[in-house]
Amino acid sequence: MDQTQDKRILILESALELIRENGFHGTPVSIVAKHAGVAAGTVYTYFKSKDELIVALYHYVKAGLLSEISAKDHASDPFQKRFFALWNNLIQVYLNKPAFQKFLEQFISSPYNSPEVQSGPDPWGDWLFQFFKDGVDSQTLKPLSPNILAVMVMGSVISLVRYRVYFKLKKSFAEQELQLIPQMVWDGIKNPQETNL
Amino acid sequence: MDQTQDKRILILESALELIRENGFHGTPVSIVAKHAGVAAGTVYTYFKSKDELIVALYHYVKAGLLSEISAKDHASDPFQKRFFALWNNLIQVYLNKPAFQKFLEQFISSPYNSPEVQSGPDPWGDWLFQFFKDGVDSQTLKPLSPNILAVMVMGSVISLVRYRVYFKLKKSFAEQELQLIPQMVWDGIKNPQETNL
DNA sequence: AACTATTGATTGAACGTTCATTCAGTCAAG
DNA sequence: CTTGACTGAATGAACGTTCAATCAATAGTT
Repeated sequence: MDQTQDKRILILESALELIRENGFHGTPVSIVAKHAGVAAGTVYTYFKSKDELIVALYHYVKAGLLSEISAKDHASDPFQKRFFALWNNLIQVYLNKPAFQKFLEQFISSPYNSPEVQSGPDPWGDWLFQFFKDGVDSQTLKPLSPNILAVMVMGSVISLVRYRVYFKLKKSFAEQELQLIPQMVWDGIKNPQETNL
Repeated sequence: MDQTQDKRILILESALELIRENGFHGTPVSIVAKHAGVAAGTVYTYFKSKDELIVALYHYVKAGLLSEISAKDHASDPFQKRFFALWNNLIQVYLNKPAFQKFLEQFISSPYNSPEVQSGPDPWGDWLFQFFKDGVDSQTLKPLSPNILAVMVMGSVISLVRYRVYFKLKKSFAEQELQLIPQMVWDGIKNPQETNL
């Protein structure tokens, strides 16, 4: 709404950027504040503590992910098309906003990801569940729990992105070969009944 | 060798355990020392700094992973058998030693994982590469870069373990359904020429 | 219009704590 | 006696958080 909300977002974005580069430990509140153009004390008008800022950031990032991805999904398309679109959109989002991916990775495996956080609402997880449920219900995917399918697919996406982001330096392979990965994943999860469509 | 080496290992194991629970930020050197039964200063006889201790721990964990996994692999078995054995062994190791997985996740996405660390030697990565190269060479797997296949497979393993470790609380599915995941992965990477063996 | 009062956000210096690291002194083995 | 590991109190820097003081905007009064 007003500038008050702007400032909150400004602080979140600054924290996101700085944590991506320097980790939780390496980003003091004072620097986040300076980067956002406010005084250190101001951060505490919007967040009760550094911990709470970081948890808020987690929800902020997940909400961003959901809005970016769901906006580009067309539920009326055939599921196979939706799947490849989802894959490409995920790769795009993660590569365009490396901070999203780096922050999420850091957060998920950190002590900030407490049981309370984990058991809170998770619109992004719910959306993913529904997505794969659509695939199962339409008999395009193997008749498995949508959770399992989501695990499979997200695991491959994250792992691929991680590989490109962290290990780019070392081993490299042709960009075009990367295009084959979603096809492999698809081969793994598609319903064999429907193979010769 | 002597007690000197024992003490080094003791410090590494203590750090591993504590970092798993409390993260890098939450594990002061003094506590690591106490947990290992030595004085704070002693840590600095074995490691130049906390940073160096953490990097050493990274190599220690990867070496442990390599030795556990490679010992249980039989290069003379048919590749499909080797694949499912690898899968199960990875799951077992990660579930038996959650500290391995949690530490690796934290480390990889942290600023400790500097370019220097990334460009150093990586026996575990090399072993994985060779493993999948065997599959490609024997025409059991699709004719792709072993790196890509490794990414696919490790991504699914890590994602599955992460799911079980972090999200156990929330959504759960039948244990037996989990057994279907390696089959899906296998369906994705196997060479279709060989389908009807 | 001019002026004052009130409210609530904002500032940043100061506080107290925590922590990595050091080092002078102790100890044990050869 | 010598050597080198070991100890743990001491050091100093860094950081999260607080709060008295300032500022800006709006409302109220004449």
